[in-house]
Amino acid sequence: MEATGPEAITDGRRRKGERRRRLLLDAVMRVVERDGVASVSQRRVAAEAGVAPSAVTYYYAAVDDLLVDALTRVNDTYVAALATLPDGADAALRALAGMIAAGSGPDRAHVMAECELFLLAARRPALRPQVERWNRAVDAFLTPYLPDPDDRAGVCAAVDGLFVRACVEPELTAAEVYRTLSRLVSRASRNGRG
Amino acid sequence: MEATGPEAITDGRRRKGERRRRLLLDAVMRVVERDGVASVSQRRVAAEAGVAPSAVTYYYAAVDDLLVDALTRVNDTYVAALATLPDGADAALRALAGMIAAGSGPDRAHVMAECELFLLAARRPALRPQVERWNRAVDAFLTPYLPDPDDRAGVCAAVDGLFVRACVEPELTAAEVYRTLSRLVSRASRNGRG
DNA sequence: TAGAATCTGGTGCGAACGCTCAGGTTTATG
DNA sequence: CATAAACCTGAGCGTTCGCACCAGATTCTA
Repeated sequence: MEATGPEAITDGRRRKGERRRRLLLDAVMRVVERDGVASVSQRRVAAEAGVAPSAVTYYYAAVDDLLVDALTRVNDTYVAALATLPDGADAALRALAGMIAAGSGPDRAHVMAECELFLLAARRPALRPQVERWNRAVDAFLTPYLPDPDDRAGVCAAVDGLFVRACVEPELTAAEVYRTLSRLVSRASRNGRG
Repeated sequence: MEATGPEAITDGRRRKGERRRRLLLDAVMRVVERDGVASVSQRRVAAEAGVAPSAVTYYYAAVDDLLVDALTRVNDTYVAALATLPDGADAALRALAGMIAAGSGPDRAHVMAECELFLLAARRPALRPQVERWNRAVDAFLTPYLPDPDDRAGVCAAVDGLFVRACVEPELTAAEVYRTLSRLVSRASRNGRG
């Protein structure tokens, strides 16, 4: 489930299977991006991946498992991206704003996938650890700038809210997101110091 | 679409239709609450409402229209609730926190419906005005306590984020939400004055 | 009371769905 | 080379779906 470590797979059979799995997950993402999680079906994914429908069933017993795996991967990328943001409050916030506002740009569909994942987690316990992982990542990201956990709670919530808003309002720009974020952070921290 | 005013309908035929429509929308909400928006279908709604499937088609040409109408009504209630929150920053925030944390209580499913329908707006332009209406309502609610629009932007985002979080984390309490919110508001406003 | 508008429920078509399964192919291993 | 593991697929079963169609009941208007 988590990002698979670099334990090189020597068995060619398993390696092929792993490649295939990735192929399917990519197809899932394309379907999610184009038509939403609701229209993810084994047949559609199979068609998107150029594979027989039964191949999907072979790797994932149920469509649910497919979704869980796909969204886990999305979360992996976001968590990883959070960890590699530049240092320094301003630069970091600017980069984060860029990530969020991607929901209004070419990667809009991808951000929407992340949002849908979150909501899906409300109904699928299997996804909750992923959400918690995301929350921890955001919290950790903010810690250097906001030492007080209660301050971070508010800003974390705002980050989530901005993600959703970026999906719904395509005209939201990175600059606006940045301004909102920096206000939130600088005020809280300034107050924390004072 | 908007909350229908009190223009008394004299025509008994139309009145009956209106009653019927409400019946269907209530059924939609129950289905959404129980199984999510994804499993809203005319047949299911019809069964839930104890009505022939064709009745759904009669009132709503497509299932989409049904969902749009349902979200609109949910949003109506939330916007109305926002407008009637008690006066005074503390009491108002406490009440708002209660609304949000309902996502962890008995009304969890209902709050989830609101969240899902909001995300739906990202794909369905017909729903965007509703989201904007919600945003305006939250903004207006905060205005007395946060005169600066930029401050409100962050808190608004946090409110949305908290809604989603309440859905995903059932153990979130109203007290926690209140603490987060009041921190956010008081700090921003304190800074605004200084 | 006649006629128009509105409402209702039953039936059915074509499509998509999840999932199963028997059997075929490739790859690693002893 | 034999054996087994992993991979892959086409066919198909049973279900659900949206939507369309329509005959008849109900209700208002004139």
